[in-house]
Amino acid sequence: MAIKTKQRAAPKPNGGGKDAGSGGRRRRGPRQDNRRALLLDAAARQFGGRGYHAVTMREIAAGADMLAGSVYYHFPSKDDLLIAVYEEGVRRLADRVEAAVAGIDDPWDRLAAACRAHANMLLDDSDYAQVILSVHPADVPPGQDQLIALRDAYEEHFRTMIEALPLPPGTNRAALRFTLLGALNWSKNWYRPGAMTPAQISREILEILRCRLAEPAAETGLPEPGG
Amino acid sequence: MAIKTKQRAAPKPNGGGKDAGSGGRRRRGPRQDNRRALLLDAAARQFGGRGYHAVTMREIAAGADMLAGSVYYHFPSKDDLLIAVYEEGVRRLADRVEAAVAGIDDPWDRLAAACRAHANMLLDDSDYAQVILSVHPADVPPGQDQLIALRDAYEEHFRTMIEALPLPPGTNRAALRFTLLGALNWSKNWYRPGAMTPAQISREILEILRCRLAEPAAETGLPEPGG
DNA sequence: TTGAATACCAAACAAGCGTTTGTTTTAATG
DNA sequence: CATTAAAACAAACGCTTGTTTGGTATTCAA
Repeated sequence: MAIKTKQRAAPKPNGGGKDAGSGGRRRRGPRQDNRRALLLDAAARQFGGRGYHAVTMREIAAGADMLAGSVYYHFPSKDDLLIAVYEEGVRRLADRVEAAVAGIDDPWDRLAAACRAHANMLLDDSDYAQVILSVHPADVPPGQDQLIALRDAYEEHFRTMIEALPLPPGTNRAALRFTLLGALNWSKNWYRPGAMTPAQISREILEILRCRLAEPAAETGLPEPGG
Repeated sequence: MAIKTKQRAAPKPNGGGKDAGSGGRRRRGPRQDNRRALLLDAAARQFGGRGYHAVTMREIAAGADMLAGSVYYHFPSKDDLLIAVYEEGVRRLADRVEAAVAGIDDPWDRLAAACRAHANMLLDDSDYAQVILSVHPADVPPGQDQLIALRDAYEEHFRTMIEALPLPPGTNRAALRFTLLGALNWSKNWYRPGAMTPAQISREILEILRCRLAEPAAETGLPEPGG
């Protein structure tokens, strides 16, 4: 860390409308060659792979072919940059999961599709997803509550899906949810690209949990409508 | 970080024997008021709670009522301090788990006892256990392989116990192990002291996994021979 | 009691940190 | 083309970092 002064709230060139508001000052939207997204990607890659405190602003900037100071045109601080990455990560996870379950009615098939999408994002595709898991919310004291709320909002999707499962009365659905998400998220610690695929991992885990709880009806064979 | 010079390999006052070896130099063992253990505890608390990079040598030293420079009498670098904490953490986890399963013969009861001991260490007792989970081995490049080997050695205990379970042929025991440990370890992310106890958490998780796999024989009621 | 090894302090060191500042380049607008 | 805001540079700022150094108590064996 460094200087404690926190005076100007950064340019914030991005902000919905492009009107000038009261005062008549001319405003212009972001340029076409805006590299904010590229910067966010670079930050996601570094944060996700090595954690918040291990990554420097200079490394992030270099990942987007910039200098450290230039980052502050887009984000007022390192904390805010992480929060932005985190928000984007939750958004992408949620979008992919929602897209994966769209059109599926059977509760177990819905959950299976969601788990596969989650595992795919986590293990293969996205640096953003890894940020959600490898960054401790306490790393950013001012934004701690915000990060926790974002993660909870995402997990709420799974709560809903597990709520919809036909289970024997008295089943501890909260424990089931924690077990499922814990097993999925922890797989990042032992996943190796050569061995099981993300789809196989999510299927195995769900298979282990499904057994005693499911109704005798539905079979496992759903037609794999994703990656 | 700072200076890259790595010349003297630190005093290392601790080292088994107290003989002088060849050369005739007089040696003495550690003093009675040696505070190395206290220092290790302080480091464990800080590393476990906030991660490696978020903790400074000055904070660790202050936790043991020392100054930063004094730490270097006991440990040659911050990296080595973490490795020492990690080793101690694995040792404590392994000891507690071995003590918990001692005298239990039934494979499922053994696993249940081990899980309860693991959860107790993780969620309540030990700062050392949290280090194993909250510190990314990649945080310490020179000691990365060592940390991974230590963690693997601990998980080997669970591999053995799961190997001994009477399960239907063809059961994916590796997936079962990963699911179990993942769910247990992830519980640190949602555990709140008011709600479920560590013992309840470990029992619920194991209960969910046990269902389809167990032989019809043994019941859940084991006499709770631990904490 | 002496003397050497242990254990720590106090103060500094250079490097790296997040951030700020003033200026320059670039793209879009009229 | 002239103007203006957007976007980035270049260079520093003050502070913190892990680590080093020389000195000083404290302990323990002889």
